[in-house]
Amino acid sequence: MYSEATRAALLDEATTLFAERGYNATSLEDVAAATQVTRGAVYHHFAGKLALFEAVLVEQERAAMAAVEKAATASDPLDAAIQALSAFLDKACEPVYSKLCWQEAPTALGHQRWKEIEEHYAYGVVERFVELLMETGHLERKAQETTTQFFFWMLGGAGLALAGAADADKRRLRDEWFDLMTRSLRGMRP
Amino acid sequence: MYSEATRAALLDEATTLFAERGYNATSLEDVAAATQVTRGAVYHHFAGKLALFEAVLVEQERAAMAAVEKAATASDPLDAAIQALSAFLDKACEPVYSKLCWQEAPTALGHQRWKEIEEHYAYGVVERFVELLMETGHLERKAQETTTQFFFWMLGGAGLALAGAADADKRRLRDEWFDLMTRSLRGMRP
DNA sequence: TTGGTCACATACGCTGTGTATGTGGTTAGG
DNA sequence: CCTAACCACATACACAGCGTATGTGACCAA
Repeated sequence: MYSEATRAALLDEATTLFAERGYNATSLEDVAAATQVTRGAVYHHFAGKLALFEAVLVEQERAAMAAVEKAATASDPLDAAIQALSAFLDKACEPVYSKLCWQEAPTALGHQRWKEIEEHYAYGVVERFVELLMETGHLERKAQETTTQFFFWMLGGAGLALAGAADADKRRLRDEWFDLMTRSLRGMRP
Repeated sequence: MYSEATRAALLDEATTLFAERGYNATSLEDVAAATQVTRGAVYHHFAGKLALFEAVLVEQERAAMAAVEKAATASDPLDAAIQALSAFLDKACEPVYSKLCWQEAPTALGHQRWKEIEEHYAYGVVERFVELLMETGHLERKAQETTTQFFFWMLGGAGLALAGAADADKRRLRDEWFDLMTRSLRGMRP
């Protein structure tokens, strides 16, 4: 069964190329060549360039959110949220993840489709935490949707900032973002 | 002197089309046809598709930031910042501005070039306000760069949220974002 | 009146996507 | 064990859209 291996190899090479050169600057020919197959193989496994990118993206999101959920072990919702935040910032320090999910994804898919996918992953996770924090009185119970968008978007800003930063700065920037977000959270207590 | 008029008409039609259909879905043929000229005219006035979009974008940014600066009349830095914020949110309620500057621009130009342009406009304005607020003790004086990015990004989130919202919800969402941002600012006092 | 320039139009080549069809190897059925 | 079907991929072609090179009429300028 060569099929699965080829598909996995295509996904892998596509992940690297999309992250390195960006979506537009990467042709399916490039991906095929890197995998040592032809474009025919790509179209056999994926409906098109967009579908290939979506597959790459979904895998990144899935892995990242799994890491986040795994980290949030505390029983206190606020502690759990902070653990999750911390885990996310760690993830965001990996340039491939940040670049693909926060830079390339909106570019490639258009904002509409991008947000649809996010609903199932990052955005959905933020949504659950915000809800929990409101229920337990750590956040004022109002404008829930907007509050979720607010924090979701902050995470994206942090992700992008970390994605673009030099390795030497990452630790410091990570901590600065962490501090800003927790402070901002504090400003929103009832 | 037809030249200036043609250029202005091209810019105008391009603004509409890029905002309505997005950058990728708008061909230069579309823009030329809408202006009732040929693609030749487009290439006479602009170096290419990207240059045309940049011209459209810069005009939007210029107008928006002019409106923001004009609104910030208070002598107290915090009051002025809040006036500026309020003016920005008003601007963001205009779908053409929000869509072009916050959705299409990163898509079209790539993140790198987009941020370069923003430095001169929105980001630059936020930077000055943050600096002022830190100098006058309204914001804790640390992580200035990250704090700027934080607020800049927050404004982007608000812009996008408002860009995508139904007209009926805009007023409410505008106020919710305003509230969240001022609260978040409060959490960052020394 | 003629040479030059400006403001476009026309024509062509190239890249990249998607699709339709071809092909070798493997497997299932008689 | 032979053949027919199918799977996994390759090849070939059509077409859109960008950019560029060249053509053209109008309008001066000497």
